[in-house]
Amino acid sequence: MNSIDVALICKALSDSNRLQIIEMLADGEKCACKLLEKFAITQPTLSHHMKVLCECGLVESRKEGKWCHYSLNLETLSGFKDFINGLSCYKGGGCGCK
Amino acid sequence: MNSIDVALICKALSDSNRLQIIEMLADGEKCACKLLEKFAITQPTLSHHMKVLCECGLVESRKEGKWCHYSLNLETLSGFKDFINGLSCYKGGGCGCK
DNA sequence: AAAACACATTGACAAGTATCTATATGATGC
DNA sequence: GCATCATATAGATACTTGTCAATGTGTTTT
Repeated sequence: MNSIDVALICKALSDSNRLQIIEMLADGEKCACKLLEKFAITQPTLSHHMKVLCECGLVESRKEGKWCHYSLNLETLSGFKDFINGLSCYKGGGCGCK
Repeated sequence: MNSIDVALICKALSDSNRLQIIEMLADGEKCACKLLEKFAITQPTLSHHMKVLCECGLVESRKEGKWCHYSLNLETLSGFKDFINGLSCYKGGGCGCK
């Protein structure tokens, strides 16, 4: 996973509603109506947020009749975790400026 | 670290320039002039980005004469990693919708 | 003291975004 | 077929943001 993908995922997670949605999905697949219950937003706004989350690859949707079930894309999430964890904490170095 | 802090950090990382700055700082402390060399942005724009990164707690600045040295705040980074890694990948559950 | 340097702040602007209301789409049930 | 339900799309609006040119601030050097 490259920087551009990671930046896109971070942008998706930069909204507090979307971050909470991800936390709920981490607990298992949820349908849109269940998600909507938990937030003080309208249905079109939730639909917009889900689109953002799907487009960055973090969430997958599964249609079943009228209902739409959302779940985390484990592969993308894993790649994202690897990138973040790969940010080492090297304390030495310095820039060479006087 | 709570959701609001995490969303703020994600917002800071949602810009591709800022994400690359973080990657550079992961390699060790850098001064502003060294960072500026690597990007096709003006000095005020870099200064703006550094302010965003500092305000979310991910980066610390250290003034030394004319120069300003930036480095990762290991504590914040660690807390952020913990949150992201804590997003479990539970596959069961479901929402109870038909 | 004056000039040069490193960085921050201000103000402006174009582009993006979160949200809403209204409407469309597509599936289910009568 | 028609009404109903779940979700998506369209259009509008207020707000945020990334960027730059211009300027300010504090430090070093001459």
